[in-house]
Amino acid sequence: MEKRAYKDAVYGQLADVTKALANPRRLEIVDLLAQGEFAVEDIARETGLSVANASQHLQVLKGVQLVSATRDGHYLRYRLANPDVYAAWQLLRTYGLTRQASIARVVQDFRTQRDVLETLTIDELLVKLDGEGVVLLDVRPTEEYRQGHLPRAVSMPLDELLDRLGELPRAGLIVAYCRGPFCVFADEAVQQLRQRGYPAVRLEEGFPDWQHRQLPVETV
Amino acid sequence: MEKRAYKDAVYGQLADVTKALANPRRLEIVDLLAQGEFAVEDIARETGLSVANASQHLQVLKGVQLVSATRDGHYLRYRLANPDVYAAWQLLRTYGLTRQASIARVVQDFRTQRDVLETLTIDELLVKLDGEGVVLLDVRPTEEYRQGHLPRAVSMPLDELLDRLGELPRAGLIVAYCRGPFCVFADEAVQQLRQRGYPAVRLEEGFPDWQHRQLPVETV
DNA sequence: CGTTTATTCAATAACTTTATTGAATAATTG
DNA sequence: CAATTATTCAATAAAGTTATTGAATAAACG
Repeated sequence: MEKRAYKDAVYGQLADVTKALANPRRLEIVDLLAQGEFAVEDIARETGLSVANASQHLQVLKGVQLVSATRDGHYLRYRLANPDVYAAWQLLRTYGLTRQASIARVVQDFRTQRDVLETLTIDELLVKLDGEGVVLLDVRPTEEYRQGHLPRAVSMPLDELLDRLGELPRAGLIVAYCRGPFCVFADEAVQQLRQRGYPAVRLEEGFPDWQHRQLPVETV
Repeated sequence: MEKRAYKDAVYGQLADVTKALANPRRLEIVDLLAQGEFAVEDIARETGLSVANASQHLQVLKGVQLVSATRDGHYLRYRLANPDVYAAWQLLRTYGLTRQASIARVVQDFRTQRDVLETLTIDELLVKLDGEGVVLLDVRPTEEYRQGHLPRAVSMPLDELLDRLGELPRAGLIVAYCRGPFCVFADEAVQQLRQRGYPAVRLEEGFPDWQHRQLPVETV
């Protein structure tokens, strides 16, 4: 094989993998699949895509082994093919937030509108968890909490929050977390809690970041 | 800002960064720029692109801050914008080689044709360097050796190799390295040396991987 | 200060990617 | 085994990407 043909083959195939990731919808799907397993119709609903379109995107990701699927009754459950895929997404995400001012600004603006001024990183949370008076709030959908959550976290999906305020302390600190830095569940939870005088902040990262760091995980 | 618009903005901008990388030529350029700084015409020559086309690709990479450039006399010297860019390329490369059987096969076939059967990783090289009788051969162009190379490595660009065989030992081990796993300089050097009875193997990784691991680097 | 020269721009045609339909498929379950 | 149902396929139009040309630009240097 000639040198040029060799390089074309190698860089071409690597570009194929990269191309599978180079689409806003597919990045959103990867970010979602970091939470666990989802059927095509769940993915379609969560991302606002049609089922056929979501399926098409999943085929592209599957074609380069970024996701895999197994059948479960009537459903095909899709998941990230391996932890490297999450590492790649995390690297891209960090790159965007630290090196692309425009992305950091969009996130900042969104949170400022909701008075989410302060956030906690996982490292900062770990220090606070040593003390008392921290309540961890998992505001993702129940099914995602069920597939895995932070130790001692209380499951309180966003649509239940206002009905269950009684369970929350008015002193101390409430730390809400969700899927990751671009997930809005925690932002909205913090907004609603702070408006009602509860001491709430959001965790900057999400459950998959906790898991990826090999920190202890509870399943129901 | 509405939730959907927010997500579209965030994932869209991250996809823009990914799209800049999602092209065989631009990946090849990133792989090349990992060696150091290059003018547009050098990049065009090394990749077989026209100067205008290389410039266009560089604009795309520059547009998302993956590369940067400064003027040096008549030339604009391009380089990777920061070490994260190399980390991303390295992750993609490793993913391709370990998870995409087709890429590993292309590399394997190319090397088998050249009787490059055995390779050494950096970790394996570090062990061998403790002992005696290992000659390190940098077979990249002189200018890249000049910008940085492994300690005690001898510069012997491929086109000088056959004229300078006298400088090499017939016993012990010759370890040839170049730009990285997809660079063919070391494969060709090993082929030529072994055909003439010299005990040569190639280093699996390249100079940028050594550098990225914070191992000591010499500059002339 | 005009000439040289590396780089970029602009226009274009070929090709690829995308979302949208509505129909087809294939596995499950009663 | 037939009905159900989640998923995929196929066709299509719109939008985006790419390499090629040849001209334009802008910085450097004598």
